[in-house]
Amino acid sequence: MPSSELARRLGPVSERTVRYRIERLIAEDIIHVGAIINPKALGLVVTADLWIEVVPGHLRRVAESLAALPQVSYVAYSTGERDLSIQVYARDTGDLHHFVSEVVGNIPGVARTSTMLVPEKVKDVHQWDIPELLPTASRTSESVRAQGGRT
Amino acid sequence: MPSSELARRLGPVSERTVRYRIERLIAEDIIHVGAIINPKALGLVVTADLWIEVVPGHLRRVAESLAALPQVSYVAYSTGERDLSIQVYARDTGDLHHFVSEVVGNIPGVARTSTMLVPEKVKDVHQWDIPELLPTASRTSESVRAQGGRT
DNA sequence: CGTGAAATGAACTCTTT
DNA sequence: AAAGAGTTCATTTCACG
Repeated sequence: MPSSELARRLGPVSERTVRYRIERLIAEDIIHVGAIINPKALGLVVTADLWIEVVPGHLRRVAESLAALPQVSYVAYSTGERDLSIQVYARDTGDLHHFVSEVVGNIPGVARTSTMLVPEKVKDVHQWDIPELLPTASRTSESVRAQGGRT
Repeated sequence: MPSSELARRLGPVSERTVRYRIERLIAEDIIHVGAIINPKALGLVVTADLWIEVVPGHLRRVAESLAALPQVSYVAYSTGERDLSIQVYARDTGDLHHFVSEVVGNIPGVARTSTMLVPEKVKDVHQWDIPELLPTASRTSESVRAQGGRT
C-alpha cells in the first residue's frame, strides 16, 4: 500500500510522516519488511523439524554450521531435553533422510538427532499480528536494541 | 528496490515486465511479501515452543483454536510422539506459564503439553533463500496451487 | 509542495499449444 | 484461436528532498 494511502487512513497525518515512521520501524528493528519464499513452489514439498543434541561446548558452532545450510530455514537454541531445534526443507523423504544422516550427522559436535515430519502448517510467523491489549508505547528503541535484534 | 532498478540489473527486460513478474509470483503464492513484527520490540521477550498431545479426532479443531490465539505465532501438525507443535510469545515466564496452564490447558481436546523455552533464534524463515542447485523452472503454477498455498 | 520517478492500464506483438 | 509473456506508451499517482 502506498504511504499516501496509509496517511489517508491514519487521519490527520502527512504522507511524509508515514514514510518517516516506516523507516524508523525498520531501522529500529521493530518490523522486518521482505519476501518469504514458498518452498513447495520450488519442489521442496517435505518439511521436517529436527531436535539436535550437541556435545558440550560446541553449541554455538554447530548452530552456525546448521544455519549456513541452504536446506535449513530455522535454527534456534532450546532449553530442555534437546539443545537445538531446526526446520528443514527437502524434495522428498529420501532427500530428507540423506540430509539428516549424511549432512547433519557429520557436523562435528552433533551427538544425536531426532526427526519429525511437518505435514502441514496452520499458522506461521508472517501471519502473526500484534495483540490488541498490549501496552504498545512502553519501550524505547534503545531497550529494543539492547535486547538484540533477533526475533 | 524500485522495479526499474531490478529491470536494469536483470538485463534486457523492461521495467513493466518486472512488475508483472512480481505480481505473478505473489498471485501464484510463490512468494509472500509483507512485514514481520519483532515481538521483543513489543515487550514480548519470552519465546517458547510447545508440544501438544490431542485426543483423537480433535486435532484440526484444536489446531485452529490455537492458531486463533494472539500469543501464538506458529502452529503446525507433527508426526511422531506429539500431534502439534506451536510457538508462543509472552511478556515473561510467569505470563508464559499462565498461558500454557490456563489457556492452552483448557482447550477441549488438549491432552498433554510440554514447554521448551527458546532463548535465541539463530536463523528464521525470512532469512531463508533459494538453494542455488535447485531446478527452478520445473513446476507450473498449477502444480503449486494443487499442493496448497501453505508454506 | 514541486519535480522527477514509479506504478498503472491498455493496446499490440510474439510464441506456444 | 486462445492463453501466456513481454513490450511500448499515455496517464495517474507516488516518493523524495
